[in-house]
Amino acid sequence: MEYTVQKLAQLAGVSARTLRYYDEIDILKPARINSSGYRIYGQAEVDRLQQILFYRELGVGLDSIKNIVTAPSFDGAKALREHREKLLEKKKQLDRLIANVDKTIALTEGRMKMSDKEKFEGFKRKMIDENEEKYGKEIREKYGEDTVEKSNAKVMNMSQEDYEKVTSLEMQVKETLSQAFALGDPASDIAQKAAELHKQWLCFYWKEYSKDAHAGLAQMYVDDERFTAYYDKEQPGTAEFLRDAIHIYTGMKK
Amino acid sequence: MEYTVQKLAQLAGVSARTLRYYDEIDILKPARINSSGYRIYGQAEVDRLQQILFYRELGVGLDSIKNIVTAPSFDGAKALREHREKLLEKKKQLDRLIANVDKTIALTEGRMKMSDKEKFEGFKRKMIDENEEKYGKEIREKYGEDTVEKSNAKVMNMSQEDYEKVTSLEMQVKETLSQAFALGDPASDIAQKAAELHKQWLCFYWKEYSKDAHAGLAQMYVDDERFTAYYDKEQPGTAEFLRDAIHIYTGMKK
DNA sequence: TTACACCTTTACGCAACGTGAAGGTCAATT
DNA sequence: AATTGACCTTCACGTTGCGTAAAGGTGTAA
Repeated sequence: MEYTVQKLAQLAGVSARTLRYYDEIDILKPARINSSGYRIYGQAEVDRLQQILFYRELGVGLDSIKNIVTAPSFDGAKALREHREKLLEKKKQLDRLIANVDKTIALTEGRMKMSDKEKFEGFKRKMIDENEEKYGKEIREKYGEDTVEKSNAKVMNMSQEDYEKVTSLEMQVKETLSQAFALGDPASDIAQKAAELHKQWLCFYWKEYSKDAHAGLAQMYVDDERFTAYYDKEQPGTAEFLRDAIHIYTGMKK
Repeated sequence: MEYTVQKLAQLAGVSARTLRYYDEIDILKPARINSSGYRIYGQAEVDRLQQILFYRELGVGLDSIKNIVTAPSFDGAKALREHREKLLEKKKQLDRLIANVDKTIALTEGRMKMSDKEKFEGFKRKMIDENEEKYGKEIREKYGEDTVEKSNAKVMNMSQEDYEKVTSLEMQVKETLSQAFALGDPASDIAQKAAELHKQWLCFYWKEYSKDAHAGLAQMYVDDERFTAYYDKEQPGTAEFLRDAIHIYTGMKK
């Protein structure tokens, strides 16, 4: 049986373009070219195409397929095992992705008005991400794997009321902090109250509170421009002031 | 704080090219361009980039991200839910892929010499695939879902000895068939012996044997050029002859 | 012969950048 | 002042696996 591109394409369920492409990249050459320049495929080509399509369905790249089908001595099994590893890696990544998307969706679902939502989301994300990135390792080492997971889960599971509470707390922190900053003394009662409020606010995000972590976070407010910007928005120097207050509050500095 | 491309790139952990690209596709424009044509980014751009990168990490396409970050009223949650669906679809497909690759690997592992292996693999795959494709639905309807699964599993679990037996049987079928074909009578004893041997051979692939299925497969040998080619390789007409013999053997035709 | 379905090659488009190339700018050093 | 080296700029091609015209030749039935 001999086939033209279209015929073979139909037989195999691929497009004619695909066959021309396979010809182009030397993965499947026609048996011969007739006098008009038409590609003519024979039985051997049909079989080979089947093989190609089989590997293609397994998600193997045409490059690897080329090796498998052109070199008869090529270790196809090994190639497949390597391919399998890649697939597993992809799967793991995909699973993580889905978990994250789920988290984010859970976060945004049935909760708050659009305007606040954006801010809230972004901030919580930032919190978790930053916290993870910067202190994740230490925290994991100190408190174990699942503490961190629980902490993240805690943020993600905040309810509407929690959100309102945390938002209110956030404002209180800012207000108290602003008043304290005006006085200029991070050891003052009002500055310590700001630190205390900050701790309460923080406890909405962290399952386990520790003075070390609190102090570390405070330092981060100064070290990371994005946080600094957030606290310094109204009064430059506020982030540093808050850090000092918290360091005193946590007893890290006197 | 103001940043040039490189600075912002470093801060955010992306390449400068990426930032230029984001500028190009109107996803993140610099706050301003200085007198030398340099891109200058500000705090707002940093925040926006964070958002972009967040969605990017979730695997959202830049196109969708554009909608999310440029239109403030755009329903990001809905976009995420849709995205989630896509991810789940991908995951399902990936899982199927991995399962298939696993099957194929299991098939090739620790079994036989290279040269034969190729043939064997290809043929088994063909068997299963073709059988699935052509008779899968009917068989499933008749014998239920798990019969088919068991059958496939059976092929996949063939041992070395099984392989030798099946290979030997395959040769016996071919030989007997060739002798029978020379006589020309599909009802002859020797032709019926070929059909019987073919049945035995088949039983290595099918968990449940049925005359109907056997007869159906025989017909397929004639209908499908690839199988026809296999049987007709030495003597054209052999496939048809085998079908007739099997139809008589199974009592489908007298 | 004329229509119509096929075939051919050439070449741009897709996603999200990586990677030069060619040339201007800035700050520090000689 | 000139040079160096590290920045910056705008093209523009390469990546994967084809889809999709465009422009033109071929085969065959009416």
